[in-house]
Amino acid sequence: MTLSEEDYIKTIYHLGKGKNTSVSTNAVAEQMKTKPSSVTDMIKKLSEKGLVNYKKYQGVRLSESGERTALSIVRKHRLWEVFLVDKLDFSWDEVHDVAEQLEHIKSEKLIDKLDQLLGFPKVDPHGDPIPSKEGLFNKASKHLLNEVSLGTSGLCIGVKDSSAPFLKFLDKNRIALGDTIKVIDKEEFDDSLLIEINERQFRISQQIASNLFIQIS
Amino acid sequence: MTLSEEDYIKTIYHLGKGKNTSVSTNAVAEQMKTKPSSVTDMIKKLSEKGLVNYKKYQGVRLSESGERTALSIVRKHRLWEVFLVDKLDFSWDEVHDVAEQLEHIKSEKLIDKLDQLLGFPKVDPHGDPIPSKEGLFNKASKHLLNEVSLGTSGLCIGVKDSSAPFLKFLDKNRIALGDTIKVIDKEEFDDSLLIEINERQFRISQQIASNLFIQIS
DNA sequence: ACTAATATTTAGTTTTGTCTAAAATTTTAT
DNA sequence: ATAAAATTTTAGACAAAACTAAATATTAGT
Repeated sequence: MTLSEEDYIKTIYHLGKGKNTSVSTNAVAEQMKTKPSSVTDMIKKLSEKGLVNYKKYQGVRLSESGERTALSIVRKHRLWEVFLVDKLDFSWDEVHDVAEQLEHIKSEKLIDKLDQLLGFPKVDPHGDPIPSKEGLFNKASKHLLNEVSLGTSGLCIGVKDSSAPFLKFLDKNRIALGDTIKVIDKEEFDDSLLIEINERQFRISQQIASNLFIQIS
Repeated sequence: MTLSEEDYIKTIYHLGKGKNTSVSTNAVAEQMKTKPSSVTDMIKKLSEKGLVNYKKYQGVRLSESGERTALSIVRKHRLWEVFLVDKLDFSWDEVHDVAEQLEHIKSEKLIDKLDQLLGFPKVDPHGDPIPSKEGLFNKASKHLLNEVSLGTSGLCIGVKDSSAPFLKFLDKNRIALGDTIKVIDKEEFDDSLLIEINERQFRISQQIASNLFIQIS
């Protein structure tokens, strides 16, 4: 597998994940900041190698073996992210670019030993689950705060909107990464939430809640 | 810098190191398992970028800036080797191929933090010195046992000949990596050495001595 | 159902790094 | 000193992965 092939496989995986439809050429091109014609070329190649299923004008979908490949790349990416944060004191928002490079290193032993060094983590610093060697997830543990049920509590592990105004809001309201957040009440009328953080209870709008990720333990 | 350019720079560095002559096209080609014509092509490119000095038919030599580049790659390679051995329990002879990949990762912060995690090591697992961020070495501390002066003692850190018979010999004579070796006496007649390891003294031939590396502290 | 808009593919180039074969230069041996 | 051998460079071609422009297929709007 070349570097470029791996990047395509990963992109197709992320775009197709969850949904049960195939991924469009244009979507891949946009995501990878390349041209649709380049995508078509590469998809043909991946198709010949049996990594994707492809019919002209119908989009692509990962094959069994493509899926395995994708999961192995995701596993490497996320383990490296944990390494960067836990061992090298990177902050959770600095890790992506470096992990993007490290995920292409080829050595099974390296990944196994890294996994061990890190204590076999189940999620990465953004709360996304780390696939096992065999390609299995602990069921997804990362949720938007507005989507969890009443009474749920979990660790605040990330934001969807990382714009300055939103981060400033969080700061002002003393909501930080790593805090434990509990959903005390939901208001039907405006979908606002009553939450508890560090013994403090207060209300946040649906808009805020829909931009906060929590990891349910 | 592309991956390939980095590989050429590193090869030219290693072939030219020590000697004060320029490196031949053929030598680079052989080392890199490629053809001389490919080497010529790449050298031209590196020359245009100012990384090497090159005159047709006269071989190459790293420029000031090429040397800096090479040292930065060597630094990364050797730091990663220390990481693999110290943190991931690789053995000293398993690290090379993986480090060869890791040395191309681009992130200054990553290398600085890695250096810190490892406690700012001065030598890699083979006893080769690690250049500082500024490209300076602690003067070479790796020597062949037959080349050190009487009374010198140091850590056994590697072998030149790693063939099975030689390793078996070391095993039989209870010489292992990490042992402290002291040169007690030199015999003029056959250049054999009287050495001391763990309170034991015995004599080894010049041939054995010239295949053992020690690191002088 | 038909046309307009959008999405996708094809055909033909480009760039990077490699190769082979042939030409040019340098070195070695007599 | 000169011919033979070895080394190095040039010229031309190729594969991978990208691009542009043109052609083709699909989808959407009326």
